[in-house]
Amino acid sequence: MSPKATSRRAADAAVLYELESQIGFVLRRAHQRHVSIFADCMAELSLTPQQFSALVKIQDEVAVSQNRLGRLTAMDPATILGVVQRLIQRGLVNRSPDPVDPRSTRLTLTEKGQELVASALPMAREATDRTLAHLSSAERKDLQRLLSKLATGEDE
Amino acid sequence: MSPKATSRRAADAAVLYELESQIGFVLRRAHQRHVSIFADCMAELSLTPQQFSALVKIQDEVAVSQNRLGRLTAMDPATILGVVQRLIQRGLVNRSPDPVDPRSTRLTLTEKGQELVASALPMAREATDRTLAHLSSAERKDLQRLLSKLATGEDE
DNA sequence: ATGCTACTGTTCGTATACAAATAGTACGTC
DNA sequence: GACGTACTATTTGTATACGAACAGTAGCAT
Repeated sequence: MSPKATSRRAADAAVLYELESQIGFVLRRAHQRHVSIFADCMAELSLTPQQFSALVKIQDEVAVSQNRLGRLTAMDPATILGVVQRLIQRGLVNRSPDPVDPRSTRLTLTEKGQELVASALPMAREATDRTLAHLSSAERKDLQRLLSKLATGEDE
Repeated sequence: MSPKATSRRAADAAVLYELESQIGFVLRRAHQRHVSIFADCMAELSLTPQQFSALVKIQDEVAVSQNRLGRLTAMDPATILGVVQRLIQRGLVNRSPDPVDPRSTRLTLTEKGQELVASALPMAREATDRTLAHLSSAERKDLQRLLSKLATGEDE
């Protein structure tokens, strides 16, 4: 049986469209695999990539509003809301009213949150390493650059 | 203010961890942007990338079981279930019992489904094009190759 | 025939992701 | 000082994504 026979069939009439080579499909699968690896590396602490991102950014900023945290971590207001709620519920994040703007909330890390971020950092690095395991140093730089261009929609 | 002053702050004690340069973060943002573009291109037909993928694969295979469709489109059984249910509800997909294996279901495209795939194809191509707009032909090939390696976790 | 293993689809619970709409408040202009 | 615009967080609804557990059945070994 020729490869042609297996790859065509009923699609003969239609224009050829190979799902596996579409950028969206490969992007989704690559992301899925990374999330799976991340969950594996972070199993002990049970943090999702989004939760970890939020914790890291709160640490960087010391104190942030919820919406700003969402912008820093690429999550819309409705999404970051849920993420933050779960972090507060686990006692990792503290929420207090903003002293100047009553609309805004002030998010900070609890002591437990700071400790957890510290112990999570090496695990996050391991997730990155395992995701990129089969890529050379040059390939990693290329991928980083190309994905950044894709993500921003700009030229660099 | 030096760039150092803005990039450190309270993270002084901790090891430096730049979220924006982590592969998982960039991967997520790139995927988000593509999904957004796809939704934009497909607004008229209101198909998600996953729904479109499923339709294309059913067309390729003429008839598939639900779980196999999930494997072809990189969705686990619980996820593909919901996707297929919505496609059936919209009258795009037909479900019939498998003649040989009573556990299995036979999914096929309805006439409406076939027509919709045909008109959706150019829109999906446009989504791909717009996502990759800022990349040269060589860069697109590189990205495709690198993402494929990431997705499979293998060397090519 | 019996039994073991693997696979079918399904359900439940949790966690993103985002559009759309909401109430409340800041901030600028006039 | 009123006012429109923009921003704060929140709610609702829909759609993935997936671990875990489930009943039912196929297929194979004995």
